Amino acid sequence: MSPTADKSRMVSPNFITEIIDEDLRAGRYSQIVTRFPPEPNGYAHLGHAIASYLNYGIAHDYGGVFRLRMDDTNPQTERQEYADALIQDLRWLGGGGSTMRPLEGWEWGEVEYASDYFDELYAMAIRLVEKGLAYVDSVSPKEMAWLRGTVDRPGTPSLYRGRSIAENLELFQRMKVGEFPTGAHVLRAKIDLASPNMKLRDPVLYRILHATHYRTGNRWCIYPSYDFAQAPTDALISVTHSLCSLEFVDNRAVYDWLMDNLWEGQGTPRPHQYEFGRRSLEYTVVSKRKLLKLIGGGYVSGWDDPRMPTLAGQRRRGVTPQALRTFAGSVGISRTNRTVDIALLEHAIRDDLNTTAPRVMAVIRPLKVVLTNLTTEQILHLRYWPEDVVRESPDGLVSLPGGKRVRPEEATRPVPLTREIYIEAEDFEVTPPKGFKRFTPGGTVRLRGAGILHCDSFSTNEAGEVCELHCTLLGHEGKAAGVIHWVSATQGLRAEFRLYDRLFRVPLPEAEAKELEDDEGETAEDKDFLSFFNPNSLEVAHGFIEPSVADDSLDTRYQFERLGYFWPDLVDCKPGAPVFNRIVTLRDSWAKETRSEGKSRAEIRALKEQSKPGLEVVLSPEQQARLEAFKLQGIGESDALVLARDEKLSVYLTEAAKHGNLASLASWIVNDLGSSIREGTVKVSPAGLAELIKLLESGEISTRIAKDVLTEAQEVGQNPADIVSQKGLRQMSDTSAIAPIVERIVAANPDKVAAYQNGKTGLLGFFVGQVMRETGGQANPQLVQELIVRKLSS
RNA sequence: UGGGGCAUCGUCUAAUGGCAGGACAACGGUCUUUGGAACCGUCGGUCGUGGUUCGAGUCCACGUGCCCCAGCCA
Repeated sequence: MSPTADKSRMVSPNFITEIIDEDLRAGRYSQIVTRFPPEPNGYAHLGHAIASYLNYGIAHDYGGVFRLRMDDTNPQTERQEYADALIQDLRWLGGGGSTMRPLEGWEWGEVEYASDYFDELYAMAIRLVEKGLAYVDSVSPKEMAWLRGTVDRPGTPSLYRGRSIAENLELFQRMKVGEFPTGAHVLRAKIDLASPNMKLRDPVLYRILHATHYRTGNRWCIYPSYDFAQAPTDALISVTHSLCSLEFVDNRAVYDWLMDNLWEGQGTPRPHQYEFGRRSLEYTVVSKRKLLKLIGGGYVSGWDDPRMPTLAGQRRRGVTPQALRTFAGSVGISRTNRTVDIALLEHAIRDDLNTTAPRVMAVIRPLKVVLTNLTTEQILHLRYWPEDVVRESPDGLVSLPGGKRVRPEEATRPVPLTREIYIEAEDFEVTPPKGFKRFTPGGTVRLRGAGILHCDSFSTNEAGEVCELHCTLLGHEGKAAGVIHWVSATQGLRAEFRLYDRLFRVPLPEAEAKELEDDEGETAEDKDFLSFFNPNSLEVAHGFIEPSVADDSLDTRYQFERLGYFWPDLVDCKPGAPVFNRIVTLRDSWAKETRSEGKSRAEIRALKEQSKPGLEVVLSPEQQARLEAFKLQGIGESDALVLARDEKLSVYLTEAAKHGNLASLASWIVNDLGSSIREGTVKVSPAGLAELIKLLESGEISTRIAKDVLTEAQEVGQNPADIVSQKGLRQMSDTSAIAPIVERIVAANPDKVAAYQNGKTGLLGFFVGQVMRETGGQANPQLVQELIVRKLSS
């Protein structure tokens, strides 16, 4: 990814590792602990893979600890079966699978379960009640929703919000022992019903649920909510950096509130929540509801259908864990939700398989060829690996189908060459298109490993389709434009091939479904993402494969030459009736057409960007008057407008102007102190600012110095002018001092000088920057620039 | 509609006021007993408009667009 990326790191530097670096530097934590908290209510998919990779990778990169925790606080939807599958899938993802790479297996201690901490959680809830920070509410769900208000109407307290601590304690205890039916009461945090953040309007901490939990059975009938499960369990298992996706940003306020009120004075540092953007993949969907629809509607065969974005599906298809890890690492991490190009996944898969999958031959759509001059059957010994893979092998060895590493000359298999063989039907064209490099009537082509083939004649069936070729096999010598693969018709094995393609016909099925709703007033039920299902996502073909594979271990991934990467379908493969799944095709640079019919993201964006004209800012009469006054005093239009609209800013300016020139102070107030003045966090006094600007105007310091000093003053709360004198900051303005530095920098970078003189004027910034750095920011930048320009153009 | 988050090549991601870089894709070439792989090259981007600055993707203002929040789901 980034050029500075360290190969031993799993995760490229990102905004979260920056925070960790700073935390470590400040000594806030001695060891990094991350966790991945899936809910056992469905199967792991690519989204889980990316998130768990991130969490595991960060712990790995910092020598920390990674914990897998089942987030099992909802007995109604969670099952042991899902928990087991999740654990199995994640172990597989972290392991070597059947690849031959060194293992990089993910390790975690015991799998954690939120349900193992129900006692601790309950005790913490009691503490909150005792502190008067939580209460039992007894309104119906409907009423609670009503009382919570809406985004633009504050909530109102329920009748029960004022219950005494004793009463709350008693009721909560009775909730726990099962005196009330499901839904009769809830425990809520007492935070702020008027908060503009809806999550802070007294979130529910516990609810009554008479249901059997797959781990705790009937021991509990009250269960913690998401918010109450996260922060406390994170803290209990010593998590330091709790990563989650962006939709939980608002919940961070609850997380922090809980930590403030539950974890102070604990002696151990508290965890913090950070959010990252989700990654989705083109041509697929991952939401549980939608995957269920695909299964329920018979579009796919189940959770492990090889077209599914589930780890179970990808595993059955033959995708390696290594490929998925490479993919997760290359996708990266940011604070924006993104949809990743499916080519990135396919590239990761091919890249892994290219060096791990031995080559054999199979024919998917057979066309019979009679080699009229072949009198005796032959056994050819063909190599499993092409020269380039052999050459680039780190240990000089290559793999046999079982995985055993041998010298390249030993990596061969016997391939029978018989009088009748099959070739791929599409490798023969009676009327070849322009650029066709394969087989044609009267043409020649190379039969992989067998020699040059000449086509003498062909016959057709009643439908006019080519059904048989009569050919002469020439020697190995000679040239042919193309090379085609083949299988003995008499000794090849019959096999079924399952050719998978993208699940949907369009890259963004959900976005397109939404478009339909908007445009045609159709609801999601009428015509949703399913209408974009790709009916050709599975094509079953029956053909032949060379007999050598019969002896190979069942979990061997092959490259079928010129066709793609395949491996047996472990579920449907039967002795004598092999079934192969196509993992991914080979890249085809002779692409016939682009198959994508959907709109690109850019197109969708463009459609929506029929921008409305921006509204003119409306000013009140007072603001208008102030604006005019400011303009008259020499403040630029843009700054004047900002000042006129903001009371706090104009008050600050008026005050500062008592000590200095109003017009020159204005832009500093707007551009450099604006947000801190508005927030009320400004630490630089108006007089202090004025004093600093005087130094600037006298030429004693440069704008650059003034900005740096102002930033520092704002950080530490010191008077700017004092910083200037303390540090002895002074603008360097004499040519005799700067010129030698310029000379040196220019002399040290002849290549950049040449590039600059060739028109890359952006490099001026580079040179100025170098000089500024050398002088500790004290050189007069105008002068520096002037000297450089003069120097470089001479 | 109140609050919050976000915006860099077609896609993903770097650049922490100083050279807009990388990967994937696409395109072209070299090589090739896989129209594969490898290698070389080309194309292509800071959402918009103003402002501050010697210098803005980065700071300020105003717009635009997308996403999240009104479950006793997570």
